[in-house]
Amino acid sequence: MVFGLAAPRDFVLKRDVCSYGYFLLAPNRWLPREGALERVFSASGRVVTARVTQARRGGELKVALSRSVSKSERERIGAGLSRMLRLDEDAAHVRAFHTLDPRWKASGRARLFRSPTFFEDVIKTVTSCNVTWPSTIQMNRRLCEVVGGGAFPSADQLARTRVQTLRARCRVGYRDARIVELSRMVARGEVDPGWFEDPGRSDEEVRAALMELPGIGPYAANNILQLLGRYAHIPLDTESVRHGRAVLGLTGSAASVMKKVRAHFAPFGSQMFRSYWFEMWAHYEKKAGPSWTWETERTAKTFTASGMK
DNA sequence: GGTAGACCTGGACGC
DNA sequence: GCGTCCAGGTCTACC
Repeated sequence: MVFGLAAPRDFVLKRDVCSYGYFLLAPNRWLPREGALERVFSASGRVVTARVTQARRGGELKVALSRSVSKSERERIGAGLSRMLRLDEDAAHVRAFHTLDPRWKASGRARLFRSPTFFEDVIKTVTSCNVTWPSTIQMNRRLCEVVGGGAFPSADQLARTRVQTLRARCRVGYRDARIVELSRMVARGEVDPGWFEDPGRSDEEVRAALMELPGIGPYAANNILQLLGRYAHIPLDTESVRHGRAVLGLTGSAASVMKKVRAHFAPFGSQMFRSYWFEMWAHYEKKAGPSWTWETERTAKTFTASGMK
């Protein structure tokens, strides 16, 4: 079963998929040789794999499903892929970023890969806190295998999962209770993804609400903001400190380097995160080659703050 | 408002 | 093969 998805005229699949680490996390799979993105979805209780390819820049995306699904399921998968690839960020939106930071005009870098749902972005962010990258890869792989049956688990599925199961089988450590509680809040409707996705709300309003969620601190809240398309905050972590020291030549304690990194990127205002991120990404690519050649297992061995020094 | 220490996992290292 | 150390944000208690 094959269907098409219209892409913005500047859209390049390999560049725009391989723009943020989540493209390496289950149930996503980037195939470097084929230049294709594979993603497992759940449809009517069964898994289905979507394979996305693009023949030329700006051309329609071809989505091949591993089995047939209903029209409504196909539309849901299409909407999920559109969110992941930020197809709503058109060429004019990209130009606005490049006007503020022309360094990325030549490469066209602007879109940042994300998940098909707000819920998955939140859980993925929790699995990236206080762990090295290989553990984040493992946690997402096991959440999909153990709870989601191959796909990323829904809020309902995770809400019904025992805390002990998450710890013992998914190896999420002390994040177990936080993940279950978060999932229950979404499953019960206490946390409404639509509220967070509403562009009418201010950054500060959304950030404050995120900080109320279990397992979400300043770093995670700022990261979820960028995943929501709000780029005026930087999730400062040990990577920021490494980048500040190694690339920007900043000195001092970790806390003072973080403050200096924030001040360094402040002139980019509403686009601060993207300027920061693509600068770091360029540094990774300098070390490890173009991101669309990366394979999950290789990044698991090299992508840590200490490993990228 | 700022800070110390606990929370888990997995990899690196020394023996 | 075993023990120890370390990296990595959030949360709570305390000053």
